[in-house]
Order: sequence, then C-alpha cells, then structure tokens
Amino acid sequence: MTEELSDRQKEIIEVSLELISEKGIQGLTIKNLAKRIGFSESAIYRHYENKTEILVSILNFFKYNIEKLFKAELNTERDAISKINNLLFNQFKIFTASPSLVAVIFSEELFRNEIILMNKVSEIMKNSFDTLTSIIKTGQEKGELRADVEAEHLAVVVMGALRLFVKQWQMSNHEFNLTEKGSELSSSINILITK
Amino acid sequence: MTEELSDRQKEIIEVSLELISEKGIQGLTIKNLAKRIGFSESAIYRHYENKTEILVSILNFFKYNIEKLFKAELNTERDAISKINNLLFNQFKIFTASPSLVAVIFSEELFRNEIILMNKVSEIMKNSFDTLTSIIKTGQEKGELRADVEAEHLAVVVMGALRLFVKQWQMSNHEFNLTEKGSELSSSINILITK
DNA sequence: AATAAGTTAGTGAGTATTCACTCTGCAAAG
DNA sequence: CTTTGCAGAGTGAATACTCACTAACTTATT
Repeated sequence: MTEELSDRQKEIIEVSLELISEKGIQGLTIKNLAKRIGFSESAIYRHYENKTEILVSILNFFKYNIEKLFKAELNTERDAISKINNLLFNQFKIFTASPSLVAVIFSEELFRNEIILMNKVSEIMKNSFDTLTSIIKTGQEKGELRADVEAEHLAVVVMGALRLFVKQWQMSNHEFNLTEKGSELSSSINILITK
Repeated sequence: MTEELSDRQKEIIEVSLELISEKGIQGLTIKNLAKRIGFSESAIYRHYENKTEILVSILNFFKYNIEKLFKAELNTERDAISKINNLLFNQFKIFTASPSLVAVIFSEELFRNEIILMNKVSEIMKNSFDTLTSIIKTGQEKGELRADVEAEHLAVVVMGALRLFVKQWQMSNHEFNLTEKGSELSSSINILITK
C-alpha cells in the first residue's frame, strides 16, 4: 500500500498537487507538469506509465492520509465526542495544509469516465463514512451520543457539514481560517449530537 | 429572467441534460449534442453562441427551480420545521425527477476555468444557503428551533446533509429511493434542530 | 397574382488548438 | 556496454468553433 515512490515520482505528485490547487484538476496536464518540473513531456513517462497512474498515486496518498486519520481515531479509548472532534479538526488541518486535496475530493464528476479513479474515490468516501458511523454507534451504545436518531443519519449530518464547510472555504478563495472557524462548527455539531 | 427560449433551444437544453445524466458533464460535447438531436454540429451555433452559453442556460434553469422553491417556502406562514421539511422534500423530488441536475451541481470543479459558470454556481449556492439561514433564524426567534447553536451552523448542517445524501444516492447509481429515504433523513434532521 | 428581397435553419468542409502518448536517439553512470 | 533519464519531434484523436453556401419560408413591392 505504501507504493515505494522514487524521488522523481514524489516530485511529480507534489507538482501535480500544486497545479491542481492553482488551476483545478483541469490544470493538471502532462504539458504543465513537464514545464513546471523543468523537463520534457516524454520524461514523465519514464516515471509513470500514464496520466491515470499519476492520479491513482495522488488518490492513494489522499486515501492513506484520510484512513490513517480515521482508523487512528477509531481505536483510541476516548469518548465519541472527542473522537469526532479530533476527526474534524485534523481533517480541517489537512485541507488547510494542502488545499489541492480539496480540489481532488470534489473532482468526482471529472473521474466519471475513468473507472479506476471513480472506484478509488467512492472507496475513500465509503470508508470514511463507515468508520464515522461505527464511532457514532459505539458512542450511542455507551450513552455518550443521542440515540433517538440513527447512527447513519448522524454520520450524514456530520460528514455533510464537514464537506459543505470545506467547499464554502474553497469557494471563498480561502478567505477565512478553516481550522479556526472549523473548530467553532465542530462545537456546534457536538451540541447537536450529544445526549 | 425567464430567458424566452425558442423550441430548439429548449430541445438543446433537454438533450444536454440527457447527455449529462448519461455520461456526466464530460459527455456534453457539441458533437454528441448534434448527433443526438439529429443535425450538424454547426447548426447548434444558430441557437447558441457557444458552449458556455448552453451551460449558462442550464444553470439558469437550475437556479430558477431552486430559487422558486426556496423563496416560496420562505414566504409561507408555516413554522420553520415544516418549511425546512418541505424544502428538503421538494429538493429530493426535483433530483429524483431530473438526476442530471445532480451532475450539474457537483461539477463545480469543471467550471473552474470559466468564470461565468463559476459565478453562477456560487450564486446559486449562496442564495440557497442565505435563504435557509434566514428561515432558521426566524424559527429560532419564534422559539421553534433550538437557539443554542448559531443559525449559520445549523444551515451548514442541514444543507451539508442534503448534499451528501444526494451525492451518496448518485454514487450508488440511484440504488435507493431518494425521496423516500430522504424523508427519513429529514425527520432525523428535524429532531436534531428542534428545541 | 407574380416577383423580388430578406430571414431562418440547416449542411459539410475546414480551422486552430489541445490532449495524452510514442519513437528515436543521445549522453552519462555503473 | 547496458541501463537510466532525458530531449525533440511527431502522431492521431478530440475539442470548440468558423466559413461559404443552400433550401425553404415569409414578407413587401409592383
């Protein structure tokens, strides 16, 4: 799963994320990539078989980060509230640190004709959602979270709010501090889902 | 605002929505459009100046529907809960009836290089969000909704849940009944935001 | 009523551009 | 002397869009 990337491959991914954050997924072309790195277009194919492979690599990077975050939180001994709190906080921090990832997760529509990419994206989403649901379920059983609403619905609410908030941040051209304002949103969510 | 579309223009929009729902925004090309309608590519330019104009037309159609829905609900004498309930229900019904609109609202990333389209999309989102926030605010003042969480955060939660749920429906290939399951989600949301 | 003029909606060929990707050859390193 | 990393030139497919032209109507003029 760790993929063992070479230095050049890492550089290609880095520059790809740069380009995506600047001009969106559409800005990620072989030409732009080569120009930015400073070598010819053909050189890229020494390191990646094709463009899809590059995108797969990016999604794997994303998947790895997200899942590490979610799984880690799932297996702690904290209560559900602080698990979810941490989850949201870390998620906001990741996006603040690399805004290009925001463009990536909202590019599903563009991946629609590439089945591999589509599957990767749904996998990531489903995984996060399931982990969150499971955290909530446990929290309900322990009496930490309200149980008058089913866990899956609470998960939709939490994850939906997270995504929309990040989207609003992106559309405002990062006008507000995502981590800071995100903390406030997080507190509000806490109030809503606590017993 | 009604745009006064000719019969042919209406047909072009209809077929565009068809193509989008089948193959995503990427499936909407002048070639595909012309082939489906049954005339030459150049004929399209008799009815629309360029492809962007077609997309603007689609977004206007979407904007019109959404805003009609939100504004109508804002001005009724019902309580906030049933306003939001209706809003969600009608929204789910619209998407069920024309799933292509889902592809459109999640295509923001693709519109990023076309400022006109980008602006149209943010306008639609901002408008809906503001109307929803205003409904919630009124509900809080009247004591119908919980006031221990600020209105904007409640709006993020409601709208975020709506969007994520629709996204999940789309990604499942419309496997479940959006209107039906959406009603259930709506009930859960009610519970969360009621005093 | 007949002709002339103008409009509308179409065709088909062709444009420029962009895209991902390939082929050949070269130079340096092991 | 073979592998690796790269350059340069090129390919074919796809894209949105333009151009000159035409057939079918409609409207105005005599």
